[in-house]
This record gives sequence, C-alpha cells and structure tokens, in this order.
Amino acid sequence: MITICDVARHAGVATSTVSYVLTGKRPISAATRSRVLESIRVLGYHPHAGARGSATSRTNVVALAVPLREGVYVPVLMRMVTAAVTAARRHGLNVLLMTADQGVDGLRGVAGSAQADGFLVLDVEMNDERVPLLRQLAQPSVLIGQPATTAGLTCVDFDFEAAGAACVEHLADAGHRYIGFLGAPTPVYQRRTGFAHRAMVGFSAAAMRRGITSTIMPTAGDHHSVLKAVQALFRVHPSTTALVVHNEAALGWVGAGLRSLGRKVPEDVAVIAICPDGLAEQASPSFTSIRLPAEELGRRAVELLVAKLNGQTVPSLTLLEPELAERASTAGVPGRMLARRANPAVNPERVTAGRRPSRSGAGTRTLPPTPPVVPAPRT
Amino acid sequence: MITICDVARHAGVATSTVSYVLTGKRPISAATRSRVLESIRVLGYHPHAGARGSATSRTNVVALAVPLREGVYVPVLMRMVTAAVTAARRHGLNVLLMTADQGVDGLRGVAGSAQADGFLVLDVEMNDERVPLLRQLAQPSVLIGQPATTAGLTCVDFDFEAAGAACVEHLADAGHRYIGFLGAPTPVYQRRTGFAHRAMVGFSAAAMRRGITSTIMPTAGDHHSVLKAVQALFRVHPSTTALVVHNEAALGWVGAGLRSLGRKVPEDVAVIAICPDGLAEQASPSFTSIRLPAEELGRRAVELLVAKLNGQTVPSLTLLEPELAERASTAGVPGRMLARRANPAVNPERVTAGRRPSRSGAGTRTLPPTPPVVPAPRT
DNA sequence: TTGAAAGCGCTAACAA
DNA sequence: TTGTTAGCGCTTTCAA
Repeated sequence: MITICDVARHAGVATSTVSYVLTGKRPISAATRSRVLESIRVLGYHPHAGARGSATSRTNVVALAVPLREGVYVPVLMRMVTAAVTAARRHGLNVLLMTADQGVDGLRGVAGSAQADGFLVLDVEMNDERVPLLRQLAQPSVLIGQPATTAGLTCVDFDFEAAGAACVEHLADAGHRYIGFLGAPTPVYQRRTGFAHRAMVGFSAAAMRRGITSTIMPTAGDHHSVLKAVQALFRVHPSTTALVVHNEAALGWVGAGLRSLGRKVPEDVAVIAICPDGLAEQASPSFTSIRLPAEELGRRAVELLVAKLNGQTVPSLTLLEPELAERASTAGVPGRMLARRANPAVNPERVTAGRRPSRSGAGTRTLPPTPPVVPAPRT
Repeated sequence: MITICDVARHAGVATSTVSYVLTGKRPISAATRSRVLESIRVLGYHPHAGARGSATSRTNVVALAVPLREGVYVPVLMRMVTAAVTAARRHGLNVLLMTADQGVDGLRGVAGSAQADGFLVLDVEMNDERVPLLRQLAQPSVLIGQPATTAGLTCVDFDFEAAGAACVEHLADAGHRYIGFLGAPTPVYQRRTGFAHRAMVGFSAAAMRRGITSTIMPTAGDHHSVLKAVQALFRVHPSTTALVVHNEAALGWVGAGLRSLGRKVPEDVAVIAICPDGLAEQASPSFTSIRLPAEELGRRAVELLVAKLNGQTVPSLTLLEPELAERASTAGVPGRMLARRANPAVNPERVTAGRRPSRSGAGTRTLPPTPPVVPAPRT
C-alpha cells in the first residue's frame, strides 16, 4: 500500500503539504502543487478512506435504508435508489445500502460506529419505528416520504394527497359521478405506508367534496387479483365510469379486467394512473397519469442531506406538486357513458360474476349516489 | 463522542483490554470482561468503524456493483441484492452500493481508497470491461454471472446453458418438434449479457442435437412488444407447439399473445419459463418453469467472498444446477396438438396479422423441419 | 508558502 | 491474565 508519506518523500515535500494539495484547505504554490500531483499520479496514490475518516470523523458515505417490504413495487423504489446513488456520487458520497433485516438496530449500529455521515430513509410509514431513532441520531437524515408528523425531521415527498385529489377533480370536471380507486396491495395499507395512505385519503376527501360516489379497493399486482378487484369494483357500482389506479404492478392488467366486463377504455371507462413516467404509456390505450417523480425524489433527498451535512438549515417538509399528463384513457365522452350505463342490460352476468376479494384490508365503501347533474364540458 | 479510552477508564482497565474484549483475540477473565461490557453498555459505546479500519485495514464493507442496465428485470436483480445484503449482514459486513454511473472508475476508486474489503459484481457481460480491473485489484471479488473466461476470477452462476437445454429436452421428450424461444430485450443480447446469451445458446444447441425446429426472438417486456413477438414466432412457424420464455417481464403477456392467435395453453401450446420462484405460478394456467435461484446466487456469492477474505481458496466457477418444476402449462397432449396444427385452417388470418418486430437484434432463425417422428411418451 | 509534530480512535505487538 | 506503547494513514494545529 502506498501512503501519503511515500508521496511526500517522492515529491520532496512534507506530508502535510500533500494533504493540503489534496484537500485544498491551504494555498499551495503552483510549482509544488504540480510536483505533488505528479508524484501522486506516478505512484498511483489513493488516500485511504478509513484513515481519513479516523482523522476527520467524516466518512463520505451516506446510508440508504430501503426496507423492501411486502407489496412495494420494486422498480419504482429502485428508480429512487439509483437517482439517489447518482446524485450522491456527484457530491463525492458513496452509498451504504441497508435493507429490511437491519431495521432500527441496523441504523443504530451504522450511526453509532460512524459508518455514515448521514441517512436517507425510504418506504416511510405513518408511524415509522425508525423515526424516533432518527430524531436522536448525531448524523442528519432525510426521509423520502412522510410519517404522521414531520416535526424535527427533514422529509421530501410527492404530494400524494394532492395527486389523489387531482385525479378526482379531473374526472369530476369531465362529468364522472362514480369513480373507483384501485390501490396498492392490502399489506401496504395495513402498515400505513405513507404514500399509499395519503393518495387514498386525498382521493376519498376529494370525492366527498365533489359529491362523487367512490369505491376503494386494494389489490395485489398479479393478473388474477387485479381481475377480481376490477370486477368487484364494478359489482359494487355497475355505474362506475372512471378508475384511479395507484398500483404500478396492476397497471398492465386493468385493461384486461375491464375487457372481462365488456367495458372499453376510454369509451366506457376513463382511467387515470398515479405512477412514474413510462408506465402509463405502455397500456393500450395509454393511460392518463399523474407523474410520480421518483428520480427527482431521490435527487432532492440527496441535495437536502448534503445541505444538512454542510450545516445549512433546510425545510422540514418538501412536497413535489402533482402534474397531470393527459392521454387516451380519459378521452371518453361521459354523457354517452352515462347513457350507456343507464341501460342495465350491459353485461349484467359478467358484472356479478366476480367473487368478492377476500381480506380487502382497506375495506370497500361507497357513498350514496349523488343527484344527477349536467356533466361539465371537458377541459 | 465516546471512545475506547472512556470505556477503559470507566471500567478501570487498559484500553487494550477493552479492545480485546471487543475483538475476542485474547482470553479475558470473566470478571473483567463483564465489567468492561457493563461499562460499554452504560456509556453506550460503539467502536468507531473508521478508526478500526485505519488500524486494521479492514472496513467490514463489501462493495456491490449493480449496473442497472437497459432491459434487465429489476425485481429479479433485487432479489439477488437483498439476499446478498442479508447474507453479508450475517458476517458482519455492510454493503456499499455502486450503480451504473460509477462503472470501472468507480470500482477503481473504491478499491484504491480501501473503502471495501471485497467486491460483488452483478450483471456480468461476456466481455465485461470490469473483469480486467478485478483481476488486478488488491481486494478479492466474486462475480454473479460468467464472463467469457473465468480464469483468475471467482464466479457463481446459475447454469443458464443447462437450463436452456433442459427446456428443450423436456419438450422434445414430450413430443414437441417446433419450439420457439422468447428471450430478453434486444439490448441485453447486444451487450452479450452472460445469462441471456448462455440460456439462448443452451436452448439452440439442444434443439440442434434433438433435431428440433427452433426459432428465437428477443422481446421487450411491455404488452405490445410481447404480443408482436409471439405473433412473429408463430408466423415464422405456425406449427410451433411449445414456447420457452426467458423474460420475466414478458411472462404475464405470453398467455394473451397466444390467445390473440387463438391458441390455448396447454392444449395448443406448451410453455416453459426460466424465472425465479413465484413468477411462473402467477400465469393462468401456471407455467412449468426452470427455477432461477436468485436468492441463492446472492447468498453463495457472499459466502465465497467471505471465504476469500479469510484466505481460503475457492473454486473459480460455481454453477447451480437447473431444476424443473412441472405445472399446468406443459400438460397438453402433443399428439393432439400436432394433429390440430396440421389443419392450416386454424386462424390463418390471425397468424399473418402480426407485423414483424423491427430491430430483432438476435435475429430469427429456423432449422429445416425434421422428418416426422413418433412422439415419445410423456415422462 | 511550507514543515514538524501532535493528534484522530483503534489494534496488536511486546512486556509483565 | 493484563498493561504499555507503538503504530495505522491521514488531518490540522503550531511554528517558521
């Protein structure tokens, strides 16, 4: 192993000079600087990270806590992770990956033994058990997601509540009165995972405000579950004319589910998905979507953490605003839809064919039908 | 920050004693040991990882290089990653995550500055640019996957070649004479990604040996691409009676693709998938599969790396043998299939309806039809 | 603008 | 069985 002393000797300077060339914490004459750099190059010197950490108490490592829990859609999470890793690299930070099995103890261990300068925490639950620890830690942390209260924390999140509401608003404006919500798998809600919980709440609240009849339904991501869930939604409310899908894994099967009921997108049913770029486009016809900025969440989290590491004060909550991308799935004409739905002869046998999905944790609830209204013109 | 000296003072012993209690590298009397441990507990002491690394040149960190390249199916990769992280934890090792943007330079940097004791390398290509570097590194490394030559390396891999061959054998034994191969997305083959390349080669070679007419076709994972690919396969060889699918993302759409041609599984077409547990089961009917032991690959890689870190010699190549799980998708009767296929009236308009997929990198090739043989009885 | 030297917190001879 | 002490490779004060 080649050390800073070797470099100093080779360049004919003191070790401290080499150190200052490296860190730039002291002005060095151009002559010596280039001599030192040349020696570094020739000898192929790399500063020893551990030794540096020992001397400075800085590791240039951030820990990334990614509990891959049941029901989460891995590719989306990984988008955040890779974006975070890339952003961290730009700041000279490496990323220590921590998964589920490490949990709170793992965090405590890494923090205690100073293996990381800061923490990035993903997949946050409303009452996340890691939160109390994060508040105590010597190292700063940033959560991607929001627990029930963000006091004393730094959180970046997509405004899932606004996203859920925006779906309803868009559909309500287009004249839809009966909207179904196809959510994440049941365990995700049972854990009160922040993003799922908030989207659902935003959806429900907006539906209430607009006097929309709404039904919510969790679903696993496989073919079968999605078909059953879609069928169940329409069995509860055959007059449903729009679907909000907050489940990336289910996205691909929604069309098939509707087809199994003899309903077509967008003529019979409008669909809006809440998902990252590139997923809603793949459906045929393409789904209108609310963009979930996965990459930006990862990036922003790193920026915030770096700011905190530099001693800057940062907002305790950064919310990214939803953005709607309109596509073919909401190009239907609600007037015609309502008219068609009024005819109960449309596939009644299929509508009642699906069995009620068992263990629908988040439950199913409906609001009383609203009085008929004149559909607003589509915007 | 609380140091080993604080503990020593509190317990009334020398710092080295505390150190030895911690490392267990020297016998300590039960009395002092418990006194020291008590002090550690009371003071809430955690050894400083950096300082320890500085003194021992051991970081207790392994770097995991996961270039998330285009076309790879993220969930499967993540299974390996989480299995590796979990296994590493059991050995007291933390995991540094390195993604695409870091590439060879990133590896060199982490190795040079001794930020990791060893390297775990995923998504290996036949002529992976990281391989020459790995050979030079001071730190040991283990690849999950095989480059063209494994000399001087340590590789763990699933025997994809045998897996591809096993599919053919199974289907040939069941009497199938025309078999299609639905592969990974084109870019994966263009990069000569080891696992994809080998499965395809194994399939083709076995088909040759058995005198089977085979067609291979890469496909992206989205609905549309899969449909087109399946249709193209059957357009090239309408008498195809079996499909081998080596593309996890496509798995869900294969059934739909076949249905679009009016062919049913398993009556008209047998299907075998090469994929990890839990994916083939979701198709309806369930697909027979060759288990891809993703978790075990991650685990084994860590075990091998730990062995190397302990100075043990390990085999340069560990291959996990394929295992076939028979399910409903190969329960068809080939005799009947052949009879049906002989009738050209079966959906001819659908067969020719699909357009040829563009840019099919791995190309499409067929072997001359073999002379009719008496189908072997199913095993 | 540069050097010398005292740490950083820990481990591991060496000595008792 | 335990203590003393000299490192590990780097940073950073202090002094020139």
